[in-house]
Amino acid sequence: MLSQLRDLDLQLLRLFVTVVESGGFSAAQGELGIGQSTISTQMAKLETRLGFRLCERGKAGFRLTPKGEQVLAATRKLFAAIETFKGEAQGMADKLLGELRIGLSEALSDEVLQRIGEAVGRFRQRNQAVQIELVSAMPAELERRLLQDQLQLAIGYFSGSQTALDYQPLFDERQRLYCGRQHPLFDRETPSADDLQACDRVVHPYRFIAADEPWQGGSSSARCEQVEGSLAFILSGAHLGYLPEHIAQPWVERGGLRALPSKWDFTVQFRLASHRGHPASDAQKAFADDLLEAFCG
Amino acid sequence: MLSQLRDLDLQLLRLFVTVVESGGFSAAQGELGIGQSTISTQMAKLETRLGFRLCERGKAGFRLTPKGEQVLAATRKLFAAIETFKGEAQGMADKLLGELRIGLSEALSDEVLQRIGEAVGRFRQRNQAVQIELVSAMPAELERRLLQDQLQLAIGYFSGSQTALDYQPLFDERQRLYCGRQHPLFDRETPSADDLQACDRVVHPYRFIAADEPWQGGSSSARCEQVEGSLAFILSGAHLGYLPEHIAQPWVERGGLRALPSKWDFTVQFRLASHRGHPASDAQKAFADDLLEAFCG
DNA sequence: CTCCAACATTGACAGCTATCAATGTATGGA
DNA sequence: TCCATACATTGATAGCTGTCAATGTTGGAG
Repeated sequence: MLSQLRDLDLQLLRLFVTVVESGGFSAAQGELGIGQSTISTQMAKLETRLGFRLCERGKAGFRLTPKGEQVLAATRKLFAAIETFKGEAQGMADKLLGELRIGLSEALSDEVLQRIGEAVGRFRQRNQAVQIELVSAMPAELERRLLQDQLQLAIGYFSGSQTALDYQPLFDERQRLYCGRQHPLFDRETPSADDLQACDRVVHPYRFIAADEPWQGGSSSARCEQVEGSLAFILSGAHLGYLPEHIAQPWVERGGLRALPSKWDFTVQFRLASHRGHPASDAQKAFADDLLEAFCG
Repeated sequence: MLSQLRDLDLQLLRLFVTVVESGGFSAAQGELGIGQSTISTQMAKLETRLGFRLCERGKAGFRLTPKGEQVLAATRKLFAAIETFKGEAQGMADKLLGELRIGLSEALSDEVLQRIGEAVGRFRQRNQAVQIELVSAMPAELERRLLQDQLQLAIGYFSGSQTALDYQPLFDERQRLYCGRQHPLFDRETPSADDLQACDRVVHPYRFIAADEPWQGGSSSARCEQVEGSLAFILSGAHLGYLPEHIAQPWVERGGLRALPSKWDFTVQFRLASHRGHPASDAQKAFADDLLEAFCG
C-alpha cells in the first residue's frame, strides 16, 4: 500500500496494456510471447507497486477495476508522452543544430549574393534548426576571426597563405584597371605601358595580392582597403586603380569611368575558408556543401 | 546510428540530467553515488542508443552539444509527464472510484431524506469520483436487486430474514393506527379492542412484518404495498390501517385522519442492507460509514 | 618537452530478475 | 457433484546488466 512506483517500470505498464487489450492473462500469452505464470507474477508486481488492484480475473471473466480503468488511461497518456520524446530524439539524430557564423567579404556582386542566397535556401530545406549569422568584414579580419573560431566559414579573396585555414575555390572575380573622367588617360585611345608608368595609383593593402596584378607600375599616394574608397580615388581623376568589373560597370555606362585595355585585367579567386583545427560541425559541413553546390554545381 | 532507443531506459536519462546538473562526469560521482567509469559507460550507452553525441568532455571542460541541449529539454518534459503519471497513480491509491447504486424505500420522511443528503455530502468530501445512483422501490424489490448485485446498498424496512443480506440498523419509524373522517371510530373517544375487531383493515403485504403489529385483528378486504395506497384506503373511511406518523400528520391536522390510541402504535426499524456475497468496494464501505454516521453518529 | 586531470576502455563479478515448469486454488457450468 | 478453465504460487535457473578496479588515452597547462 505504501510502496510507490519508484522506478516506474515501463515494461510492466506495457504488459498491463497488452493484457487489457488481449482481454485476459492467458489470452495475452501469445501476444506477449511469455508464459501465463510470468504474466501473473508481473501483474501482481505492478499491483503491489501501485498499491491497488488493477483488474478482477477468474473464471467469471476479465475486467478492469475502476482504478484499473484510470491507470489504463493514465498509462496511455504516458506512452504518448514517451512516443513524443522518442520522436523528438529520433528526429534529432539527423538534425542540424547549433549556430553558424559566416563571414562575407565586402563588395560582392549581385550574382554572388544571389548564389549565397541560393545556398541558404538549400540549407534551410534540410532538417535543421540552425542559427545563421552573416558577418561582413575585410579579408584579414575574416581570417583572424576564423582562427579564433568566431567564424566557422568565410567567403573572400584571401592571401591563401594561412596554413591553419582550409580554402576551397568558389568563383572568380574579374578585376580591371580603371581611370576617371578627369584623368589624362581617359581620352587616350590606346595608352601604352609607358603612359601608365607615369600615373599615380590606388593601392589595396589587403584586397589583392600584389603578385597577381599585371600592372605593378606607377607611384602611389593613395591607399584604401575597401572598394568604395578605391572607387572614390579613381573617380577623382588623380589615380588609376583596379576595381571589380561589376562595381565599375554602372560608372562606365554613365561615362564616369573608363576601363583600360584588357591586357591589364586579372582575376582573383574567391574562396571558402574554414579552420582546419576545430572539427566542422554537421551544420558547417552541410552549409559548405550547399555553398559549393550553389557556386560550382 | 540506426539503433533507436527501444525501451527508453529512464535510468540513463536520469543519469544524463544529473551529469549535466553536476557539470561533468567526475563531478557527478558524488551525486550519483557511483564511480566515474560507470558514468562513462552509461553515457556512452545512452549516446549509442540515441545515435548521436550528447556532450563534449575533456580537459577543456564539459559542455552539451546542441543536440544534447535539445535532448535535455525533451528529457525534462518527459520527466514532467512521468511525474504527472505518478501523481495520478498515487492519488488514485486511496481514491474511491466506480459507481454506487443505492436503493431507497418509498415514503421516507423529510428528516430521513435530510440525513441521506448529509451522508452524500459527507461522501462527496472524500477523495472520490464515484457515480452515485439512487433508486426508489419497494422493499422486496430492493432486496431482490441487492441479491442480483444491481444495487450495492439499500435503505428500507426489511423482513430481515434474508441470510444472504447484511442488515445494519439506521433509524426507527413510528407507525400508528389511523381511521378516516368517515369511519365509525372517528368520533369514538376511546375505542376498545372489541370496537377495532369489528373493523375492516388495510393489509401491507410487504411493508410490515405481521408479527410486529400490536393490532392484528379485524378482517381485511384491502391490500396495498405502498403507503399512498394505504392512505387512500384509510381516507375512504372504510378501513383502518397503519401509517408512518410523518405521512399521516398533515391529514390529522386538516381533520381528515385520526390516530387511534397509542397503545396500538409500534415502530419499524429501517436498516441499511447489503449483499454479503460480493465483497464491498471501498466506495461502498465508505458510503455505508457515512450513512451510519449521519443517522447514528 | 613533461605532467596531470578528466574521461574511455576493459575484464570480472555479483546481484537481480524475468522466465518457466510444476503445482495449487477457485469458480462457473454440466 | 465433478470437471474444465483461468489464474496464483513457488522454486529453480539462466541471462542480463550495473558496478568496480585497473589501465589506457587525450588534451591542456606549465
